[in-house]
Amino acid sequence: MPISLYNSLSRRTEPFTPLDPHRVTVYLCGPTVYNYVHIGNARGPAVFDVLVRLLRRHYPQVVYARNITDVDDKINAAAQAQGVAIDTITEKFAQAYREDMAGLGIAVPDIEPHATAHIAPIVAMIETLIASGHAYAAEGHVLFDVDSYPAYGALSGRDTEELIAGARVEVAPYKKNPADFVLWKPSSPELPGWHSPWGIGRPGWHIECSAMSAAHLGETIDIHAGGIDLLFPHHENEIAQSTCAHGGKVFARWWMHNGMLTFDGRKMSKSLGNVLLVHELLQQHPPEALRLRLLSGHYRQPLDWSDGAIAQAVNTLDGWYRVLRDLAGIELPAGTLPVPDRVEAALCDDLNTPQALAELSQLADQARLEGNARTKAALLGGGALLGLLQQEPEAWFRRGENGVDAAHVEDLLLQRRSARAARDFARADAIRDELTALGIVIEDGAQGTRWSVLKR
RNA sequence: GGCCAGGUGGCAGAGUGGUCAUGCAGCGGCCUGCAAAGCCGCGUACGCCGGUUCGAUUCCGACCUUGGCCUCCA
Repeated sequence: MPISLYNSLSRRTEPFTPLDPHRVTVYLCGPTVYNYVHIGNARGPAVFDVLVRLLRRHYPQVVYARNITDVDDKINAAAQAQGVAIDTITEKFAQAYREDMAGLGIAVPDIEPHATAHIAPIVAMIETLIASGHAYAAEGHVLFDVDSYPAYGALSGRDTEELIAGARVEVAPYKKNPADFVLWKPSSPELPGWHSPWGIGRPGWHIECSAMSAAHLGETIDIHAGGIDLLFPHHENEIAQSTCAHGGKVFARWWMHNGMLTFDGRKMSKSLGNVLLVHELLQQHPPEALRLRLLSGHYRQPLDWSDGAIAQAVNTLDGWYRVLRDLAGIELPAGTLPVPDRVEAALCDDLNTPQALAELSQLADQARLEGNARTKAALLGGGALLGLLQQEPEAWFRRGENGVDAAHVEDLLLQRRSARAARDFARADAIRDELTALGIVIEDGAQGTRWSVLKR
């Protein structure tokens, strides 16, 4: 089944064809590790996780890189504010990031390059740019010469004239063109710095991604992804640097951008202060419901975050897991689960996860109705491609049963069973009330009474 | 000011020139000792105004409106 993906560069959906079908390359701009990430930061990793899962079904090898930016002025500021070493900050939050992503069911990327481990290739790339007339050194800085690259602005659809007119930044006096951006900047002794032909300094943000991408994936990659807010200037600058450093070779063949996650109708961002940390949300809600919510809108659309939306996701998962719980006794043949065509077709159509989820609902209906191995496998297989429905149904229904004494619950249920058998319904209902007070929901079924922990 | 996306039923959220999205919630019925779950049924949604068309939520234009980028940002 062919995959079509929207390409921000051409502004249209195009059939996806990798440069080398034996090695598909994907790069996602990762976090700058100076704090816990918020749920908006997780949207890209979540949707492109599904993309990578899809690609792996189609191609024998997919190399997926998601970087860690561990040199940055915000990191320096955080370290200084807390009076600790830079490494303390970056290691702590890089690890927190990995845990948060794992909590959301996001698979570990093949490569997780760190910027500080790539200073040599960064310096080499800058030297190449200077040698070829695309960059210049000035007052300890090295700047990219935007005028040397006529195609600058092609991705974001703006020209340098407008940029200057609309610029809200003070223009450094050493810049030839106000739109020129920093490749290398000088470091004072208290800041992290590396020796370079331009003195002790550190790399600018944009060049890191260009260098790491080339180091691990090659000069031309298939897909470069990130949030729409990175389209300009970050991705525009990456294109300029990489293309000029690589003799005009195409840098990324597909550019994919996820829409922003909003909260109270505004983009969730640290500067606005309207953030919800993944770290905390994972404690407050079933992680799978967070993932479902992140996938419930098309990746290019804005997605609003709210408690109500999480509650809906929890209810939806309740329904799906209920079906799987009813089918717990049905054995599936060993081996990988089949992926239903309709789910795959939805994802092949520019990663239409809402459509895929609609299909999953249909599959759940079928499984509930037919209750056989085929329909159960289809539901689980479709879920697997989306990274959903992979836990035991009982685990879902008894999540967070902290404080719940399972033996006590079973004992009460036994008593209630006796009461019902004796048609003492008042007693039976009293026991049910007692269980409700404990946060236990029960259901009488053909095979006996089931219990679940009330959703937290 | 420039560039770019949106505005779909109570909520979430796809999609399409003319038959159905889907889910959550709600309502009615069946079932159940009662619940819950399940099953059956229900709701004349496509910002506004024009235009094209036999027919537009879907195409075109204007307008209103929300948001993103132009500065760090997923």
